[in-house]
Amino acid sequence: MTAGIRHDEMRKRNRALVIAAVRRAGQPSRTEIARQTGLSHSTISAIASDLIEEGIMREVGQGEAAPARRGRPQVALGLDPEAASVACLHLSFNSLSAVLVDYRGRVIDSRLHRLETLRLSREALLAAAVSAVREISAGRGNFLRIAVAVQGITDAAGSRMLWSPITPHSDLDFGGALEAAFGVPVTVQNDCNMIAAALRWRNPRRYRDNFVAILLSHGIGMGLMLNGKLFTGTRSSAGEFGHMIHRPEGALCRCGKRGCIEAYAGNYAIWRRARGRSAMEEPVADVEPGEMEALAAMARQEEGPARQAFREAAEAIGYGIGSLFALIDPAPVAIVGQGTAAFDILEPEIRAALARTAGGQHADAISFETWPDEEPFIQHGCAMTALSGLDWEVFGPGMGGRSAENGRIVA
Amino acid sequence: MTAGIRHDEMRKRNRALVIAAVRRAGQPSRTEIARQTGLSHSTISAIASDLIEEGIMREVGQGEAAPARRGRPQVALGLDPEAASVACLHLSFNSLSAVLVDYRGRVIDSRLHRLETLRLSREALLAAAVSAVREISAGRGNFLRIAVAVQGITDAAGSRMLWSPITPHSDLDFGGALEAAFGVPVTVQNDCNMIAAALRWRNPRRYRDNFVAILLSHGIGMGLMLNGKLFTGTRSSAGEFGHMIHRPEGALCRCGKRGCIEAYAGNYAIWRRARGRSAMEEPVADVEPGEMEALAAMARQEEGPARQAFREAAEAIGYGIGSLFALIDPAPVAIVGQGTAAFDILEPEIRAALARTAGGQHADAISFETWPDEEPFIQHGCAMTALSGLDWEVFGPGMGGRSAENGRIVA
DNA sequence: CCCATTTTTTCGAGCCTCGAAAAAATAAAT
DNA sequence: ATTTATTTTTTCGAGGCTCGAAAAAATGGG
Repeated sequence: MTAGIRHDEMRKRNRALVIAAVRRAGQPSRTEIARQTGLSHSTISAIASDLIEEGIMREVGQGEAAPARRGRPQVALGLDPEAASVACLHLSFNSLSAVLVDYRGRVIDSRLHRLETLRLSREALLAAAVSAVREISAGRGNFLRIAVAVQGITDAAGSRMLWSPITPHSDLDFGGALEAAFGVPVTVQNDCNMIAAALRWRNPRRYRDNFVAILLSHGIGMGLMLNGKLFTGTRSSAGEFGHMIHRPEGALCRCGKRGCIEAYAGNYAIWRRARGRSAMEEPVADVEPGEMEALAAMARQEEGPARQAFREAAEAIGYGIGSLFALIDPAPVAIVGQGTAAFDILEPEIRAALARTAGGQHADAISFETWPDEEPFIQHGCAMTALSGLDWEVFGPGMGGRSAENGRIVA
Repeated sequence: MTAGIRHDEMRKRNRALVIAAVRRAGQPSRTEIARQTGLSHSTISAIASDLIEEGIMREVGQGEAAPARRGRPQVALGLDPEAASVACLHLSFNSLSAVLVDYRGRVIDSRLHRLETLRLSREALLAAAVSAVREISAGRGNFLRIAVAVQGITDAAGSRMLWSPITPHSDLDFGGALEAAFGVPVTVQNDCNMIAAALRWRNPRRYRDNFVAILLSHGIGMGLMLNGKLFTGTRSSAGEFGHMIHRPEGALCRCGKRGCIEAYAGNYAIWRRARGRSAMEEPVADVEPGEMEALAAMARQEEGPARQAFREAAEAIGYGIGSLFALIDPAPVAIVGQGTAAFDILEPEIRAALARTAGGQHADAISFETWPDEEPFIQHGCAMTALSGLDWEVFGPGMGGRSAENGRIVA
């Protein structure tokens, strides 16, 4: 049985709503916020004055380009950048990036660490994460939350990395380690989910309640937005599009199973096929982007194993999207990652395969949007997720009322 | 931007919550309701007295088995069965069932109509639905809502049947036709979603926020509960598990595409394979249950085409569940329908295939529950969905406040 | 017949949102 | 320079809602 709605919860939600509206709009007036949220002017006025008094928000002059209209000019509101900050980590193959973001969502500082993830011990990986956060946050006062994006499967609670291709170790408790070290809440999420979060943030018109973000890279990942919320499974992050079965008993996948989509469409799979290796050959750990470019060039030029490799990759993706649509039917598809560099070769075949599925009935009505670089999306999504969490948990309760002590800012 | 939460909405939700709690519990006391909903005793008392005054609820004596404890005895509350009623239709191959249900959720009357769905014109199908409702509701006062379950794809708005295997016509506006005829809200939904709704209602401990209900019958259907809500896609009901691709370019499916799971696991597919027909042969419209029983018996007895047919069916289902779990990872699986009669043959093969997928990592931890007859589930799910809709839309607003006129019962 | 116990109602306090009206702040008109 | 029109923001009172505490109700046990 769902729990009843209580009175204080209402304020909490509306406060978070106002904060989110301000972060999204940048420097909106109170009137603007009222229109965005559907709340009355009086309510906005009340909440805004609370937030200002608490030091979360402030008035920031006359707004960007005051259009010199008649009437009392709007006064622009902005989040106080120093109200808090959050640290974002992104762990992927041989790389760990750290970013510190202020309360408005602007990057304060960022660092990129190279490390040999495959060789590092379990403890060394956890330690690397801790020290990356320590370094980026050093001497910078109160950061109140950490968000970690990892290439791999996380648990549904958002605290552990259950499995990842970048390390032989499994079940790494990044959440626990970071929380112990810094005493702030930590979330650990799949990197593709962060891409989806970023898409929604950047273009809510197109990417709103239901859509998929597919990452084409060494492996194949997916972030799924359903009913306006990032989908995660019961036990794990799920969304393992790359490990849906394309051909039963088919090519060997990095995950150890056979016939996964990734075993045809991941960079390693394309490389393996184009180089004439056996589909049962153990996948290589990494393929240089330059190498993939070369294969794509070859495929563009003439019929041959390279072209065939891309064709089979596209077929796997197309059928996969078809199956996905049969199940889920989310309208727009965003495709991100290094693999999009060859999207000109892939797209016709993807569409052809899709058209052969029940899920792809209106294959030509489906539009793909592509971006080659996933990094900015992951970082952005991570930051926004962390800040939204802050809005709700820390700044939601406010200072009045019984839950005051939660909301106190240590500054 | 999400809309802000308003004040009247809070009451509306809590009212609906109380009504739902009463319908679920049967005859709870106010104290019981308070515990279930998490609301305070005072709130429950206030809401209950409103509901009683409005004639939606009533006190019904001392509860079922008053345990004769010390203290003031509880007074049991029950929904007034005559507060409203809803009509439920279920349209499937050659059959149309109609049920009238009272506000408590008890069946008042039910009828079963035989009709040749494949031959009926579009207008005749719509007319059949209208007259079935007219007949069952005749002289029975105010029924306030109609819920239709159909075997086939519906639109996301829940008003039209976009496609169905039971008729050559597409895009049938049952919602419009029934609404025009009776002037009450109508919802049209996929029958498998209704199965899922019923499972949640009957056993919320097991079937709560995330699970799948799979229907094995002439075709293969699925109902998906995600985050405690029935999943429907953006444009259609989605959930077409049977039309995920099992083998690209594989067997011919009823939907016209090739290689769908259904083209291996539907009754027609098993029959086709067992009888040694080509996998490209046009599917038959129906297979008698007796015939399927005979094939199952044959398969149990000896190696041969029948056993092979069931083996291939199980493989398709197993790989399909594997792909589904890779994406969605919902823990419990319920399997319903005539196809479960052969589940003893299917299960080992399903598990074996599932174990060969990444999604089925913990294949042996996954438990299946089966029921041969889907009808009661569909009916029950339909009724509960309709009643919940009523609770919210009609009885939610109450009589006080600005939205009073919506809530008036015509009785 | 009184006490212990449990359920239900009542009552006042404290929030919250809202609409209307007032106040504030400016551009345009005179 | 002053007035008027216009737009934004604040103020204020009304009306709701939930909650906790206390009171009232209803019964079994001693």
